[in-house]
Amino acid sequence: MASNRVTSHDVARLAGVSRATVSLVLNRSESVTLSKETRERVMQAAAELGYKPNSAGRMLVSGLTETIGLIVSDPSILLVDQYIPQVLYGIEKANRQMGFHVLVEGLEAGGRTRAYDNLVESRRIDGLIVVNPRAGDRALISLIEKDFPVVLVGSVRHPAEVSVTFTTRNVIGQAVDHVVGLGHHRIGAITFSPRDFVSTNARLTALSSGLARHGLALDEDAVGDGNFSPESGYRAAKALLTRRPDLTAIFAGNDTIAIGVLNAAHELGRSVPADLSIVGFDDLPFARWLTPPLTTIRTDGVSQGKLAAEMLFARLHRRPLENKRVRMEPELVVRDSTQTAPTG
Amino acid sequence: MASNRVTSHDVARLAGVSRATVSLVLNRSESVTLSKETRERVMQAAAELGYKPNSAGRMLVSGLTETIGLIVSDPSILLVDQYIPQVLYGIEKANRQMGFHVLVEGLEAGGRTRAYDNLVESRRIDGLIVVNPRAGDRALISLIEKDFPVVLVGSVRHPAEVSVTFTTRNVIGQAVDHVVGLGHHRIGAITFSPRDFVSTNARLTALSSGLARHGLALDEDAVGDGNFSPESGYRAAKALLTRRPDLTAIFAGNDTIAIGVLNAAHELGRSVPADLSIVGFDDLPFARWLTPPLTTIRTDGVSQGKLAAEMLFARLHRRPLENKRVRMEPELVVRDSTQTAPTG
DNA sequence: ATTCAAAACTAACACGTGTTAGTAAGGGAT
DNA sequence: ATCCCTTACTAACACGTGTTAGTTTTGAAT
Repeated sequence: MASNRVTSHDVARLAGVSRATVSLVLNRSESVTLSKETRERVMQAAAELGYKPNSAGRMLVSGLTETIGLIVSDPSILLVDQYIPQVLYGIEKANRQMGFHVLVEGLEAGGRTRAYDNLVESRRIDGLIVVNPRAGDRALISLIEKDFPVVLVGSVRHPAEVSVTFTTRNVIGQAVDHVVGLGHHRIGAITFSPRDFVSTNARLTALSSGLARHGLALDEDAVGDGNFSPESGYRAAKALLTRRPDLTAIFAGNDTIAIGVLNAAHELGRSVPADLSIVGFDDLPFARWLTPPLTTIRTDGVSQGKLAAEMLFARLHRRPLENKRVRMEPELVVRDSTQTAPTG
Repeated sequence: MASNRVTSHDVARLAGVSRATVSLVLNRSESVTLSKETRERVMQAAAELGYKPNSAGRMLVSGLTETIGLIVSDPSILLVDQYIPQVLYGIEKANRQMGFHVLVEGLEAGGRTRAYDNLVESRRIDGLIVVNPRAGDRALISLIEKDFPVVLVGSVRHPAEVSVTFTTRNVIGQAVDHVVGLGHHRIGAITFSPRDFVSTNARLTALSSGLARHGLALDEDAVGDGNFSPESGYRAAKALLTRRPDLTAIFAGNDTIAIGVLNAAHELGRSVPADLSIVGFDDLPFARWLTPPLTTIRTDGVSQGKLAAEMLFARLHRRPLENKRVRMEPELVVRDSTQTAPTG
């Protein structure tokens, strides 16, 4: 274990050159001219010894870690919702292709904000991606204002933020057109998170203004609050459908919540989609396999993660960003959970 | 960004002591005696400047990184199955509590095995957790044989491995008793992965011997091969139920596959559980919300991850392991997807 | 033979930390 | 006065790397 630690010194000795030469050869430095045969002798020696530069030594002198931090707010969401893993995959893959490493850290709700300092101040990472940032996160905002390379998957609505989000106005408008076109006019919603989440807020606003275009309103008592898990969606939907039995369609905050809504409807003896139409959000892998297959709005978490990573690389290489706030356009996917409104 | 880099030298100057003293105070070294007031003066200076030791410097001299590597085989499974995120959460949380960091790396199937070397040889990590290791992974086995601190979430069936897995014989036996007790005797299975996965192999073997206890056999043509996604389960189940329409119960390799089986049954006009009983595996969060709620076998991914992390810490601290191969006992959860076998 | 320029390489520093060997001061005992 | 032991601290090394300023060698031109 501690046995095979080969240093550039060993390579130098085997190749019969100085340690400096080894470093120059291996880092392909063009500013200094080296003979072809010396280059080859060094490469050969390095290969023979299986030399891998010690990252700590390298980090110390270069100041670069080739590592990014990935902070996940409320990591327990990982347990119930399948969206974040998609983002994670996109981020990890992009980093792998760039030869970068990913340091994952969970930021428990209400936990210490030292997570940022520990990573940033101790120079463990070159940049940071924050998934699901909370709008009120002071430590994060301070980092953004210091111009540390941060990219958000989500938004804190700060003028200087660099972020990847989804536009919702357009696609939710389309979804509303679709549902209203089926004859529904008493429409409710279940959120997937507290209202102070930027995306939940945006989805509700888009829903409201979409309905307004048809002369309809989103009544406050037609909105129930979910909290990430299927169970929370179930409870909120049961309360909502009891309070407002006249509703014929429900927009779920996301697909995970939609599972709960589906169950609540069944339990109240309302069949989907005959008695109640449901629209999800995200188009997670299971959405098309629900009974009935879910009409939903497809966001592409993998691309979102990949894009966030690429934007971070651009910042790290001091390449200018054409757009500091990229907004992806989701797509309405109509399946069987939405159908003509029941008559009467 | 490069502005606020405070070194121990700065702290020393402000406190009016040498850099060595700063290091001794901050690392609570007991071997050297320091006056109470010097200690306080240094602590105060460090706090005032917001000093955070540079991790690279520390790593270089101590040889320790306070970081573990987390390698996920076939990371694309993250996209379709919700089990790995549970494990990930458990691992990350345990590390956070120990003040450790987690470096996540995906190991694409058939990809270069350099992933291990890059992390291990470059001394970026102190230890490694591998999730879903492939039995034939030479690079991994070589690491285990070198006695590098590795803990597996899964198994490669190597005598020297340290791993956390689940026993299946017992609980699958119970599940078989349950299903056979309901009058089923033509029983099939859909795997969740290729057969050379250790856990898939184990589950099939346990199923076979469970059936044998009741004088039943698991026919080879009663087994279909899934491949992680709901879709693969759907396709395999459709083929299986077409080939063997006499089957009245199916053991799905896991809950994700069970979703596909459920859909295949519906599409073939067989209602669940009246015409076909289904047993899942894992008890993922959505399992109880399927239609019908899924009878399944509860494994606890979070605990599995947590345990793996704790075993790795034990190795890193050279504490002896009471048990190198921990096997957790899953639990049968009976819901509505299993019911009395149809008559005739 | 001498000069000069390019080519090929290396000595030496810097990065920031943890730790060991060693120095200086204080004070009590002989 | 000398010795010695404890207390309080620091000088100096080591970790392994990237890079710059500088040195030696080569080879051709004068």
